[in-house]
Amino acid sequence: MADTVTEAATTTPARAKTRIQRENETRILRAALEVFSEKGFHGATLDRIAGAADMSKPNLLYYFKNKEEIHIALLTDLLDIWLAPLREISGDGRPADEIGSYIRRKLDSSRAFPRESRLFANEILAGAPHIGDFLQTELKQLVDEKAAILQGWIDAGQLAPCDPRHLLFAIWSTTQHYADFSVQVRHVLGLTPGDVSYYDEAARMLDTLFLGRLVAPGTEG
Amino acid sequence: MADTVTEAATTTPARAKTRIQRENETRILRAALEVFSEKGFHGATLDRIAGAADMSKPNLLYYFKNKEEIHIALLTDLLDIWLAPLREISGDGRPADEIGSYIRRKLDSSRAFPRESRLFANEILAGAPHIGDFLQTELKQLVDEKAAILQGWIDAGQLAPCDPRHLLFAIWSTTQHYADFSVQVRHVLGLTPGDVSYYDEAARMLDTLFLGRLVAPGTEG
DNA sequence: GTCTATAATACGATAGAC
DNA sequence: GTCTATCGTATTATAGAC
Repeated sequence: MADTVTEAATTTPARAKTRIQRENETRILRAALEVFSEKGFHGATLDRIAGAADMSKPNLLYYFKNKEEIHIALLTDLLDIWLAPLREISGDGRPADEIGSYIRRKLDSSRAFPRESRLFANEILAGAPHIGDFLQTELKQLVDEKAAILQGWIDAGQLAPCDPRHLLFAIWSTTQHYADFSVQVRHVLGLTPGDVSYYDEAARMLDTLFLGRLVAPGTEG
Repeated sequence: MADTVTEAATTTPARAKTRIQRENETRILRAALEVFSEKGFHGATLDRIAGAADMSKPNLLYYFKNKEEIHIALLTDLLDIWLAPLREISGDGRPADEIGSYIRRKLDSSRAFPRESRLFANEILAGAPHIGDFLQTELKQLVDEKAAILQGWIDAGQLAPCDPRHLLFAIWSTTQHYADFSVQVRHVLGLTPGDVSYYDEAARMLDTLFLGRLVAPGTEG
């Protein structure tokens, strides 16, 4: 609550980091991501993070001044991962190609970075105390920009009339669901804990939904 | 972790409750829902819940023996709300009607019970420690049952070929997104904190996506 | 940079008067 | 049933030796 990611980024001292510093910070962040994404900010303890990083708690606090700073560092890294797929949408391509590849990128991102996705979900659910500014400025701006591209396709009759920002919401929610709600997905499908074999079928589903047509014509009533 | 909602339900003593008992339990549960859904299980404190219930902490613990019991009570109530829209899907109706009204019910549920939705999301994100059994048994069974109905429509050529369970995932994620990620939705749309005026546009988007066709024919590449 | 020891506090839960 | 007082513990963070 005290800091936001954008403020924190400018607080970093300008001193160059040694190899061992970078290695230890990486170890800490990797461990912290594991714990935060599984337990949430308040459910995570420094003890557990230190244990996962194979490091003493005071030593961990030598690298990050407190728990919140670790959390903010993770969120900062996260935002790039989160934005990357969206940035790539281009107005030069055809709607089906651009939307299809965006969905693929987002789904790949869920598969590759499920912990990051859950960390993000936890942060939003908590009211976005650290990334509220980011959402209102950087993300909003990028969404407006990409929504304009989608709107262009709508105006050209290539896309069904809709609020393009809500189309983005639909893509975000369906793709992130497979990372954030993976436990539910697995339980419902009857899969074992580590199994992520559902992603192929997920990709087919989303292709049908966003690029094809779900309900056959003539049966809509 | 210690108990699950199904076990807890059978632990309740058979003594009849007085009016003041029911009132106080209701006050506590209402306050706890507010706090748990906003802060998560570990972020919520008994102090805060007691404060929100306008009650002393020991008095609160007179009605619920510990923090976890309050949480489990909330989850138990929640599951009925969560399942109700799904139960109503009938094989007698037409695909577009049944799917369309299911989406409407789920979206209405997000609008009417955003705190319950966030409580559920928090629980799943945390690995479903209390409702894992429910997901694997009761929910899975209901999903299998409704998926069979959808599969029937697919076999009849009324619905595009897909794994019907993933179709349900898509409906869950898109509709729940408007409750669970409401902060992000509002920030991106430039709305003020309490504003939920986006639900009408959301309904139109989901109708287009699930019942219509997003990408115009002839432009898919 | 890393450790042991410990301070400081927040929090869940209980004791016991009324 | 409700309260004040408080216990016990978990947890964040620091002090200070090495």
